[in-house]
Amino acid sequence: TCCECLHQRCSSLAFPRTRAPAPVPCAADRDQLSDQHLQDQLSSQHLRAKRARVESIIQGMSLLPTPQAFGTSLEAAFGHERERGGEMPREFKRKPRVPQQATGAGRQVAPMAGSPHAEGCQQLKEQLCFLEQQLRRLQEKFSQVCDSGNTAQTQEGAEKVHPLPEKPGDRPDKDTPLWKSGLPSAARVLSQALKHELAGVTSQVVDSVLKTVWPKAANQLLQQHRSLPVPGPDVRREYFAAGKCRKPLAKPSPRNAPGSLGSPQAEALSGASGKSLGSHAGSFSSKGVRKPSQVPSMGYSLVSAAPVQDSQLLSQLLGYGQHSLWGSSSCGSPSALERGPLEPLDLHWGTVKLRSSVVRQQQQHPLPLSPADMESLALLPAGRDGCGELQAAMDGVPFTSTHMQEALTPGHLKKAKLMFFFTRYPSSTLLKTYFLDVQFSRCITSQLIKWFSNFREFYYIQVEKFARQALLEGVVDAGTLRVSRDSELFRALNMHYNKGNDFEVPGRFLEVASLTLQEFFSAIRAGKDADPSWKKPIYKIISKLDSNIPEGFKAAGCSQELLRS
DNA sequence: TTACGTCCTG
DNA sequence: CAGGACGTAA
Repeated sequence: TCCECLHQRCSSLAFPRTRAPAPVPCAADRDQLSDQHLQDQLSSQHLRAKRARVESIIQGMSLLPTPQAFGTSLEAAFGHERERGGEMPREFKRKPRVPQQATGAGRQVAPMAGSPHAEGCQQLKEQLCFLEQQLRRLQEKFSQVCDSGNTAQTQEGAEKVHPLPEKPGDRPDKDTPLWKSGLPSAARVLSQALKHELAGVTSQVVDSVLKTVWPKAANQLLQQHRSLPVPGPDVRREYFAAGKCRKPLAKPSPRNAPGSLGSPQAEALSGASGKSLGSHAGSFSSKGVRKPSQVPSMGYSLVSAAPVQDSQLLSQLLGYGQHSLWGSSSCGSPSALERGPLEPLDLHWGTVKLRSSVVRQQQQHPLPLSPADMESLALLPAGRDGCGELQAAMDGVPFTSTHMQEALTPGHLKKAKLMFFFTRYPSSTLLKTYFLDVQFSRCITSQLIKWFSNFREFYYIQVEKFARQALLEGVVDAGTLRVSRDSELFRALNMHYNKGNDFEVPGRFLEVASLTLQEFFSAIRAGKDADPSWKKPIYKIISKLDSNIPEGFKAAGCSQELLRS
């Protein structure tokens, strides 16, 4: 469960072949590295087994890439591997990868914007795209292997009773000996070729990255990383030049510009505290309960470039992922329910970032986003912090988009509005903890505060309006004034803060609104509105009714996801 | 001063 | 929703 352990596991598994002893570590990193080495030793056996499975999974995937055949090929791959006794060919063990990889500082090579040569960048970009695809497949497979691995772990004690990890029913190919016997030899040939291909591409890309970026940026970044979490001026310039510095609420622009890589700040943060902001498991993939007539006004995609085939492959994996993620209210893919017990840990780091694209592809199960859902999000393990390498790679490609924002986006606005259902008077510190993907500045802070001020203004105006209306309608008992989900006041408020109705307004908000309405009603009836500051006492009351905001709102990417729903 | 909030306006 | 004026508390 500890991040370090996960880190080790991830880094080892993510690059089963390309990983090698860190070459010529700088003095500062030596301790770290030896630690890692030690841990590697300790878990080498387990890792080897997993590594072997990853290998074979890749083979199986390449052999039978269609989703239908995927499951069987996976099983076949496992079976195959067992037949081979887990002995892995060594000839693909590659030499030094990016040195920082082992230190968890792999992100430092991410800002390829540091390369001044556009041509090289373009080339690099393409290569990275390809590598990214490979990585994604690896991630998918890894989360699966992780799953089975953990299952195996938890059953270690019971393994004497069940010596065979696989359940009999899970092997559709069990009764097809012909096919099965024919596979290994063919598979071996194919696997050799595929491994060679993959390894070659990987190393090629790594080499390019190193060649292009390393000499200039890497050294510099390395120093900065050790001294100050402040990006150098040139890096900063590139960073901004990549189009990340746009006017708040300006016309939304695709935020996946090739240059918009992991922000230096995020790097520093994740590097220093081990807390990756970019990998929280929050995914607001809900399509909501929007009425058919309502059409999303801003359909621009953040992940539209996601390859279809990946999504197809992923859909199988994500089926139960969704189910687990969204708890009772979810409706993951039907086949998912029989997948058996699943440890939540296994799902997320690899799939979360891709889930949105899959959900977009599928979009057959609208998921109303209720507060309970948000709470269930909160129960998810925090970001897959440790997986520095993959995360860095993922952050470096156009498909992923979880970076620090230096401007508030429409997505943030929407999120803020939903947060208003829980808190009317958020402090700046609270806001900072709930907009983790925002780089707070004085300007940003005051803008957020201004937003909530505007929200309050609208809220109080509406309530006052309805209070006066109730008074005119002859309501006598303030206690009878209640805001229900079908009252006009609620409709007005919901329209304002929850346009599209894709969030289930918490009941607590109804109580607060009811109380506000009653207070206004009583005050007006008592003629207090003659006093210029008659609302102040009411404000004071309401300001004490803030409730806790579900942790799910902290999830990175939630702002972006919200925008889409 | 700074930070935060309200009120008013467009 | 943003900008600005203004009040108030640290």
